Amino acid sequence: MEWNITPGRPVYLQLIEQLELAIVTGAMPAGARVPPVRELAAEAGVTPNTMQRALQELENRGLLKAQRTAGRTVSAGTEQLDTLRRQRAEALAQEFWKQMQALGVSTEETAALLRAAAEKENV
Amino acid sequence: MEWNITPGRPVYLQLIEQLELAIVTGAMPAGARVPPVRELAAEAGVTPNTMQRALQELENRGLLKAQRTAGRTVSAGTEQLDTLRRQRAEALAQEFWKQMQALGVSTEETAALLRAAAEKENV
DNA sequence: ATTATTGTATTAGACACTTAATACAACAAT
DNA sequence: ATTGTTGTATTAAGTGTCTAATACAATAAT
Repeated sequence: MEWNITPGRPVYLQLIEQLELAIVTGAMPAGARVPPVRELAAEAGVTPNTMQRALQELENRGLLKAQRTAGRTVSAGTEQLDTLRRQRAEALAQEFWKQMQALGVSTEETAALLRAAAEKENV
Repeated sequence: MEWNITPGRPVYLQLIEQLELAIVTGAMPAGARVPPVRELAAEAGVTPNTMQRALQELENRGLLKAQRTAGRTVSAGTEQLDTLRRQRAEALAQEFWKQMQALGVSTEETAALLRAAAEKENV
């Protein structure tokens, strides 16, 4: 798994986001075993403590399940993950729209900017 | 000016964002005088120190200009503000598109979600 | 010239985040 | 039964953010 930790925001929050993304997109499918805390921490370049904090938060949200020496697994079902993915997409769209409104960008221009962003991706 | 400071992210960064938004959208037009640090701080419910930090950062970016007892003014020109507004909109679109891609949401569905967000705004 | 306003700087303390280093607890594997 | 793996907890220290209180510096207004 690839990690992208940037300064300026709490690391454990970034870990949570990226882990959740990996889960809802199927990179870590339902039922799959999650690598050990120490391994994930080494990968991400953080302390086991910090990674532990992120994992526990995801466990609180019902996405992961720790079983002592048997390691962690993705406890959420496929349906639940799909719902989460949808919710996340809706929230992103909502937020994006809100910000464009705040900037005073029209509906048409917003659409145009999105098309431009899509084109730009083809690099 | 209305402030919306939420915990979890550095306050001075939120101040910078909201001040910059007010500037590029014309709420604080080019050449306008900016209220004193102490006043802005009281409005936003933060310490003058924190507000000062945000204002100085905006000064570093060339948006504001401090003139001792004459107070601060918006030093950026209208054209510059327009450019900034455009850049910000483009960056937002780019980022939104990137995140939808990461979530595996199709182009059509992205458009649909955006329409839904636009409708929802009519409350 | 004096005064009030405004920007700026300094010091101290509280708090959250993060690292580092260990140690402990549970249990699968052998 | 022993061993190794894994999750969990603890303590200490460093760093950045934020508040609080205060003082200083420059200058517009009078």
